[in-house]
Amino acid sequence: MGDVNSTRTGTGTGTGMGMGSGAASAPGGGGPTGANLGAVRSHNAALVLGLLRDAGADGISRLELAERTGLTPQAVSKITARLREEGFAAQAGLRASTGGKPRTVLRLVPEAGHAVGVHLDRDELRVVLVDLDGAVVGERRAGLDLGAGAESVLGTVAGAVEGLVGDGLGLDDDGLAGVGTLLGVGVALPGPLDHTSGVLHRMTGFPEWDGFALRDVLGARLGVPVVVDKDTNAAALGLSAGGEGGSFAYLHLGTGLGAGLVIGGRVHRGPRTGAGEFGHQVIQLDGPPCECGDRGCVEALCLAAVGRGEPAEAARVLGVAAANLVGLLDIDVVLLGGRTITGEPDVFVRGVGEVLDARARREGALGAEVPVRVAAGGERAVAEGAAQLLLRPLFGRGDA
Amino acid sequence: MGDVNSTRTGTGTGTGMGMGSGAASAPGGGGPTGANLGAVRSHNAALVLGLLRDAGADGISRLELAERTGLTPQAVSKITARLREEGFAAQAGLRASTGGKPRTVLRLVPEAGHAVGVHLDRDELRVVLVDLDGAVVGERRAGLDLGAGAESVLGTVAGAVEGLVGDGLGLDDDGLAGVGTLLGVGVALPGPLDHTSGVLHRMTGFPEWDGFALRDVLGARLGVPVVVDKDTNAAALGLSAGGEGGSFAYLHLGTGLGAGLVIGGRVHRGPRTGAGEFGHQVIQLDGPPCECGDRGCVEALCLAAVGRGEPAEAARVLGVAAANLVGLLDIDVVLLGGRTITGEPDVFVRGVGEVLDARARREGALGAEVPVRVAAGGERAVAEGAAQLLLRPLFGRGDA
DNA sequence: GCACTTTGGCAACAGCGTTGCGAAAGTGGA
DNA sequence: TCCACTTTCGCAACGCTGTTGCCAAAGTGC
Repeated sequence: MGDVNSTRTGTGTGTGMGMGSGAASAPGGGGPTGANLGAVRSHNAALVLGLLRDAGADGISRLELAERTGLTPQAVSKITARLREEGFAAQAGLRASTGGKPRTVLRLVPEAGHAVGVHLDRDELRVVLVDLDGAVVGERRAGLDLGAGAESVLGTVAGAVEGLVGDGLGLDDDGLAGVGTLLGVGVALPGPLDHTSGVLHRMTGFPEWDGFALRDVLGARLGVPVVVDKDTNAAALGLSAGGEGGSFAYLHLGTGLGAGLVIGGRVHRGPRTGAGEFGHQVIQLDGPPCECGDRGCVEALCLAAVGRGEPAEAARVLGVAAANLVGLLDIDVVLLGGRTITGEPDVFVRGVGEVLDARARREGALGAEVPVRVAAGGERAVAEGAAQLLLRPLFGRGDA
Repeated sequence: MGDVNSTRTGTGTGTGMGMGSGAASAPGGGGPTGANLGAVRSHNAALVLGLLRDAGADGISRLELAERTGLTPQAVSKITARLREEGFAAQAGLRASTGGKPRTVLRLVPEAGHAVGVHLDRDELRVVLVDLDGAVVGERRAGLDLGAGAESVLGTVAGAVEGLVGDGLGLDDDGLAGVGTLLGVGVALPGPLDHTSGVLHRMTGFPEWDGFALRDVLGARLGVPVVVDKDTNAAALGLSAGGEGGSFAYLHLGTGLGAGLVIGGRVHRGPRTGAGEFGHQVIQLDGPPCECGDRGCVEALCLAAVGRGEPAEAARVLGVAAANLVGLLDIDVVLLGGRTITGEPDVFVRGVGEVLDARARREGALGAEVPVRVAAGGERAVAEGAAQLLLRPLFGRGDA
């Protein structure tokens, strides 16, 4: 259990090839890979599972699944039969008849799988346990000093994770590896890292973490799969899973200014997880120096305005940078988050919105209005998004 | 002939579903679709065909294809047998033996398919005929006045296309529709449009084209599939097909300033083909007014510097905007093109490069150097890229 | 000349979604 | 109350996919 895509053949097939995913683990290293029957099976199963999740407590009927996937009803019946057998789906009542046999409604069984999300911030640790639906079923918080050294930090993290999972799901002799429904642990933290290898790079102020193979070290210690990503990416992923569709940018204004980009439902990280460096976008040529060494960066301008007690000006500056991004990527929504935003949400939403509206008016009919909202989820958003790093692959949106 | 993915079943299957493509034509409208065996077949066939193309004249052996795709050698044998039967692939000699039977080398048969690329510029028309390899086998040019009305412009385009195809491949009684190996016509033109529907929007200076359904009208007139895209996107697509891998930005500096973005080998257009609006990125808060109505846009600053006879300053300004883009998207290369660039290529390559290098130095080890080059292809690049709009789907990179 | 290695095709196979058909479970009119 | 009709959905047979087992072909090297 615990693996939706488990093949029963046992021989050869089911090599877990991504279909057109591009960045999946490829035999030849790099390029897109071939599709075999095992891949078809898991692709379709994941698709159905994703639709079941999106349907939520209301559930969805087999025929609706067939319409949405383009598969025949019979294929959906087979797939859902397997999912029910494996415990991931269950019947949930009947629809009203429309003149014939009423449709049976299927729903996801959230307890069939769990994931842990870890938000590793500079001074705080937050760990959540979520079910397949993404609902938080347990949480732990602890103070943390990222500068206290790897052993100390990893100990705190491992302790919190094991404690949380033990309370929520129960630990057997094998530790976390023995918890059947636990898919793994997602870790989100600030600053430069490589999400494909899970290796950290020189975090500002914490040089001792440079080159630390967080994914592998923590994975070995816990005995379950570990995935690592930037905090802004995790937040964006959480928003995406939380119903925010299409393409959007999550702008985080706290002690710094960063962005998480979701393009076509997938988090865009770039080949080196470097994408989303929004804060050091230059919007004032030869402007005031920024601590990064450049001049006229949004982050410097924006935070300076905040420091001067001029949030409206900060919002305007942020809006200009957001408008640049909207034009460059043609995204649908801008979501704002972070402590500075939550301090005065209305000022920032209005200020950024005004700049974007002015841009849309200049564009005319084509330039659709790009709404600005405060990101949902609050303080727990990053940890929940980190858990989605494990859940997402189950639901058909492989690498995002 | 002419359709690699033709199914022989004739019933039901082969609905042309994309696998995980996300933006493919979906039954339920929108979401990703289910995969059936026909989809597997065309996916793998396209993959193999793409590798054959990439191998060029050197060719590639079955076992190498198997390694690169992750498929078994036997599957590759079956697939290549079909491709050979259909005329898309052929044997091309033997490798040196490594102690056993020497590998037989396969190569693409470029003449098995052709596509037309049309570059519709404000004052000029350029039409190219290319083979499966992307090699230009015919070209026509003509003066053009976009303001002369749809009938006149379409007549000129249709005439040039039919003449070119007639010369190159021969026309029978059915016109273009009867030319077996012709896949279709790709049209690239400046300014706002919707590439999914092929409808134009208010082009600056040519209001009469607003809302014109270019794809459908020209498609009906020519009797072959027509695809429409922005000129910068086509140029980027051409560069991508021309060997430029990974993620890059093509910056075009001519009468205006625009960009084509390739992310992970796919052209990023955004949901409304609005992505790549690079020129009206604001890099000087409250700077000099731009004709778009905003202030401090790169385009205005850059072109003003060019007008003042200060190309180095123009290059620096362009570099700052390029650095913003590099940081936001974490791309690998910046390619420059357009008449203003080709006038003084060295100045711009150096000027932009200096800004990007300075950025990389600030980033430290992680911030990989982002090289700057003049885009290959020259004046014909956009037309060739337009033809790739038809060729690309054959080779496994579906919607890009 | 013979043993060995490597390539790649033929045939049998397992597993995928699809099709044909029928049972189950409702509605609604006679 | 009965019966015709509609709609859902599972069973069985089917066609197609890539996979596996096996063997002929075509080289190398002792």
